[in-house]
Amino acid sequence: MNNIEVSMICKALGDSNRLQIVCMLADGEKCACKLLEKFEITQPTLSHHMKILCECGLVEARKEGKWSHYSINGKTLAEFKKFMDEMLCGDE
Amino acid sequence: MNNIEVSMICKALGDSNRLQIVCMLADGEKCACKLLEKFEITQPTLSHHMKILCECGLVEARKEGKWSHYSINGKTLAEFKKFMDEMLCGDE
DNA sequence: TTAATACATAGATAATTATCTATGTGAGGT
DNA sequence: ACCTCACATAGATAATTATCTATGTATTAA
Repeated sequence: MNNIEVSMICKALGDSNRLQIVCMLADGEKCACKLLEKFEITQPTLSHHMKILCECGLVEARKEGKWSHYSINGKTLAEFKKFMDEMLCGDE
Repeated sequence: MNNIEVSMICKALGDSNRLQIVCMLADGEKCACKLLEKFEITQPTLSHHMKILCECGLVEARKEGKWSHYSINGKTLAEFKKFMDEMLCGDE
């Protein structure tokens, strides 16, 4: 994972709504409508946030009938954490 | 460290120039003029980026004569990594 | 087939941000 | 005192982004 990919993930997490969404997904897969209940934003705005989270690779979407289920992409997450750890463990 | 503080740090790292700067600082304290050499940006732009990195708490500034030396704030970094780990270790 | 539900997309807009040029500030050197 | 160097601040601008309303698209139910 390179600098650009990592900064895209950071940018995605740099919105407190999206960070909160990722917190919720870390607990397990969630349906978009479930996520929407927890925020004071409109459905298109949530859809926009989910797109950004998916485009940076951190979140995956799964369609099932009318519903969209979102979950953390473990592979991307692992690479992201690895990058952060390798970059940031040399100080103190 | 709360959601807002974490998202501020992520936002700061969500610019690839700033992420690169933090990578460089992870290796040890650097002078602003040393950082500037590595980027194709003007001095005021670097100054702007450093301000954002300082304001989110991730970076500290130390003045010494004419020079400004920047370094990673280990305490903030540790809290940030702790938040990330606690949030994101429950999956996969 | 008609209607309703769940979600995405399009387009507009206001706010934020990244970058620049110009200028200010403070420390050292001559 | 003057100049230079290292950096910050001010102000402008173009690009990006967060959010909305309106509308489109599947899918399911009646």
